Amino acid sequence: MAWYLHIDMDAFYASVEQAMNPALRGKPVIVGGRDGRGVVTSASYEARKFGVRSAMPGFRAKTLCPGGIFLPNRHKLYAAFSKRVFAILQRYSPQVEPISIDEGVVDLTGTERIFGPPLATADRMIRDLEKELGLPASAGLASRRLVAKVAATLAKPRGLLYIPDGCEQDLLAPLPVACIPGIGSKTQTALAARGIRVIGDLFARPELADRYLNFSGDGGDRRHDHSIGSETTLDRPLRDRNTMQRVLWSLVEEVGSRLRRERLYARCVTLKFRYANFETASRSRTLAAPTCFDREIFTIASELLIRHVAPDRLVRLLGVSLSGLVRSGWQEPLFGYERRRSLEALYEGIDRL
DNA sequence: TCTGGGGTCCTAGGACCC
DNA sequence: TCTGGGGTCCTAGGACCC
Repeated sequence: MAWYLHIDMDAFYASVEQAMNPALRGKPVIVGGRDGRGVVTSASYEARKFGVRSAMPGFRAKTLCPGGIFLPNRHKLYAAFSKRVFAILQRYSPQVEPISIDEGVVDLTGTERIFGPPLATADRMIRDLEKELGLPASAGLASRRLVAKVAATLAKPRGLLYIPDGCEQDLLAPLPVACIPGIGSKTQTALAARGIRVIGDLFARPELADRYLNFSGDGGDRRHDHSIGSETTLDRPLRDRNTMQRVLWSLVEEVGSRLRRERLYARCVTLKFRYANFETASRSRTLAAPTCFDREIFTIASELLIRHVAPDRLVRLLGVSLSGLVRSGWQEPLFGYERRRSLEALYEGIDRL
């Protein structure tokens, strides 16, 4: 019998801020969206009462919740708390798979002999998180990962929901299809057009159920291609190429230093751009040999910009991302290697400054 | 007072090769 | 002389998630 526990932290960023500063507890805390442009990344449950949701534009949150306490993102702090969260989860199982900064799946299969029934173990984990970190969490327990994930969402906030084997269909059938991860608003609309609104409707259509309800459920091997990117919305939309090149250079420096920090080389450079009307496009180029040099990355990104961004249109966002990442980049004639090593060493030195 | 930034995955067409 | 099929890489776009 397999046991999967899906743990999902409640309003993670806002909860971390409240844990760090007791004066914020019980208050409507809103992380992100403060500077007018930008969106809410996390809202405490007190703020959600006013209708504030993540991904909502900051000005809208401000209208809904004028008394909200708006805080800037402190990503490093949240990452540090995330580490501590996963360290607690790992006490109870060696098999912990992080899904995101605030979400993970713990395989509790076979832990009964040490820790007792999985449901009790799950309860202890949630208590540990609350007691040691001051962070609320919710969890779903089931024999299949997808079911555990849906259960965790249903359990929010501060809840634990166990869905026993055999009860899945009855429990899930009345829920909207949007509860299934991977079904967003577009797919929801498309399915509704075919009369499919709840998960039960999907069960009745085997060909669709196969596609959307991945019930085989042991997780398998989701290997990710891995990419490194950075993008920025400009202070205001502009046409000026010199300014764009400067922004591009700072984006390249950012992704380049992350690339070298991870000791990687990139084979593909992608330029992303968004016009003032929000129309978004990307252009990419694959290199003959992988690189880790800002200069090379910039040259390509810059050429893509000159060639593909319409000179007469206002641009509101620029982004650079690197993909096709590999461990070593020196597929070059031997004579190039020594020089390359010394340049890399120089770059790493500069990154440390 | 228009809509952030970090990603992953999937699809589909064309090039190119055998 | 219009003529198969499969595989892989590249490119672009879009849906989705946190």
